[in-house]
Amino acid sequence: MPSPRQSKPASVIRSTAEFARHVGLARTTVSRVLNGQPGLKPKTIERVQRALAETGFAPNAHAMHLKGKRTSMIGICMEDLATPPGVRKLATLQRVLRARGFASLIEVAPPGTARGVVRHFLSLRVEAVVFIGHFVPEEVEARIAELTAQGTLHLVIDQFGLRGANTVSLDRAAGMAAVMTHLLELGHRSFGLLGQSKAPVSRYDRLTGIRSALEARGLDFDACTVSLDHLHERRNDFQYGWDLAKRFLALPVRPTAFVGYNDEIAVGALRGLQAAGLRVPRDVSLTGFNHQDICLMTEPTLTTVDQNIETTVTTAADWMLAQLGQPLRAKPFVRTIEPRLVIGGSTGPAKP
Amino acid sequence: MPSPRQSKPASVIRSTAEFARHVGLARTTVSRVLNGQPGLKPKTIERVQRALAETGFAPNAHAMHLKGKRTSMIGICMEDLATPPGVRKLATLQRVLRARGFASLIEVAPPGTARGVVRHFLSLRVEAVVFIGHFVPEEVEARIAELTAQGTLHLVIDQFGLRGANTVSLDRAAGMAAVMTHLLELGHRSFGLLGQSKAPVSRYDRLTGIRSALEARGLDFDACTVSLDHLHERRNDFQYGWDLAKRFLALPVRPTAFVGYNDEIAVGALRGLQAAGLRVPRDVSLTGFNHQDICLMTEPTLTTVDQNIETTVTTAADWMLAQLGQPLRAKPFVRTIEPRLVIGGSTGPAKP
DNA sequence: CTGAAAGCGCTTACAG
DNA sequence: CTGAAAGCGCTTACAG
Repeated sequence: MPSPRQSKPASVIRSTAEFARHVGLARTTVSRVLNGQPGLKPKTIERVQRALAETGFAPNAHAMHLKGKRTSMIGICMEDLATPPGVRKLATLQRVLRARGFASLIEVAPPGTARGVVRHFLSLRVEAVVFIGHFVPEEVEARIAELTAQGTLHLVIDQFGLRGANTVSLDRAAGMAAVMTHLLELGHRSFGLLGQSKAPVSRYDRLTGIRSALEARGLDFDACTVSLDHLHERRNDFQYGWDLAKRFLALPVRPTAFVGYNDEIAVGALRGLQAAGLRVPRDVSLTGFNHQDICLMTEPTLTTVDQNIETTVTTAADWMLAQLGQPLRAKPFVRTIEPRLVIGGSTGPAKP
Repeated sequence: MPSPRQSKPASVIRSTAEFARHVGLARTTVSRVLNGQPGLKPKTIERVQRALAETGFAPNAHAMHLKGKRTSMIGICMEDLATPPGVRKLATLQRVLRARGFASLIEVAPPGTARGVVRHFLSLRVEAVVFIGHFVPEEVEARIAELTAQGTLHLVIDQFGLRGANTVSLDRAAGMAAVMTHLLELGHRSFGLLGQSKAPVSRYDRLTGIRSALEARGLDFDACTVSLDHLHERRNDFQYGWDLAKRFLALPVRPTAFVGYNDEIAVGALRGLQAAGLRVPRDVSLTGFNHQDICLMTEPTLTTVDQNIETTVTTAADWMLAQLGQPLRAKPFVRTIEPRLVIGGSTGPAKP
């Protein structure tokens, strides 16, 4: 008759000391096996491995790190988890890091909270901190200064123009220039800009690309474009696009093409235009930006710009992981990624 | 003339010992301030706080945890980061945990990798592990057994029916029953099921709800429903919905209502139906599930079911955080969340 | 292979 | 308030 005691689960092992006692080996030996050091009998290794599997013992990572072992953790500071392109970047980065043996510590930092997030990352001795999204510039710049002062590597994905920041960012100007060139080739000469009104802060901004594409053809920006952004507060992008489209329909002279800041605005505008009886692209053309899934769900499908997220993230990860263990560079690393125009059904020849 | 040395950044402080030396206090005193212990002069506290801000010193969390301080980390194991409802759950959970002082360690676990993920969480001594999404049942059950054996709390969000699992899950049966009742009240008696063919594994599955709503009216499930799921391999849900819709149009007798497994399938079907010249809801009605943003972007908007994600996640977080520090319960905690029918423009009276 | 020992950066009594 | 000391769970020489 088996003793009832034996059927109880083995009491949880919490340290290599207990574990070594359990296997009947010295702590030192166990540690060697765990760290894959040479000069051990195959039998010993197997014995430890089996006991490891049986007991489920997981050595305390905190103690390992205390003894100088790298944490293999990367802090990822997200603007939010609400925008699909941002989430896709996160998902891709997490996957790449995991494949290289790094864990992702993910925090979302609403304005004003980045300081606490970064402090937490620092206290956990992450090997680098990645920022994904668009933050208050002064706030990230201050965080980057702190990280650098502490000797911790950082990288910013997709916010261009931060002082002292290592940056991998989409060349949005090139994306918009491609959109504009496409529309210009279709004969369009008057453009309704949807949600593009913010002054460009860098040469990689959307507006810079719109301007340069027009100027390359000798066209005047102010004469060719109309923006009604000021008439509506920017809310949910979809509704915003819808409202803007309606406003444009009330104008005496209507642009032949509408250039959306992103896909949501474009889809909203599409719905607004169609609800008013306009046919896209026969009556007007329309473009988005980001190449999200929703671009395929509309009728017609949306002409848009793909961010090449895979390239962005692998470029970022490759550089970052190569930097680990090396001293911080004085000169920021800055790389821009080329976008790709995706032509859908929403753009066609300008109506004469 | 200031010495050039002075303008250099202060060398990085890496321990409370160095920091205490820097401030001119004992290590013990610094530790007391850092931990907010009583019996300290206000002046001392201020002195430490200021030096903390100036130097940017962040005490080593690993050492703190080694000394028994809780890690305040929760491991979150995601099925993927590709489905919007899953990401929304993650975002909500992360926000709630953060507000309560917990950090989120997020990992994505494709099939076959959950073991490594959980081991990593265990080695970092997380206080609990949350699974979000749908996993291979045997795999999660094994992980849950391991966690329980190690005395670590777990919680599964949205996968019902796992043995021994603490679970907070949407009552999808109730959601589908609400959809069906809505359609039945509109006079529909024949239903095309889109992507619903998997046998129900629990009484909270969609199919269970469809069946029960029909039976409550004395209608026979097999006589009232048609499924063509077997004709297409399930790929991208959008295209799948489109393909299924096309297949239904080839039938001699067409259902008057289509019930989608999720919003993507429904939107795809909507586009497929409309492309074939059908009007929704005049000719046919159509419903989705999940109440994602895309439901508002179609014409007409989609009737769908809201998951009440906020309720799900706060229920989960509240229970979980209340359990911390208490011994693991033998009896699993199981809670279902009631969904909410959202009536859009895609459902209307059955065509006689 | 074993065992005793030192030390990583903290916290926490304990005696001044 | 200070200072010396022990100990958390590891790793790593070092001497057997």
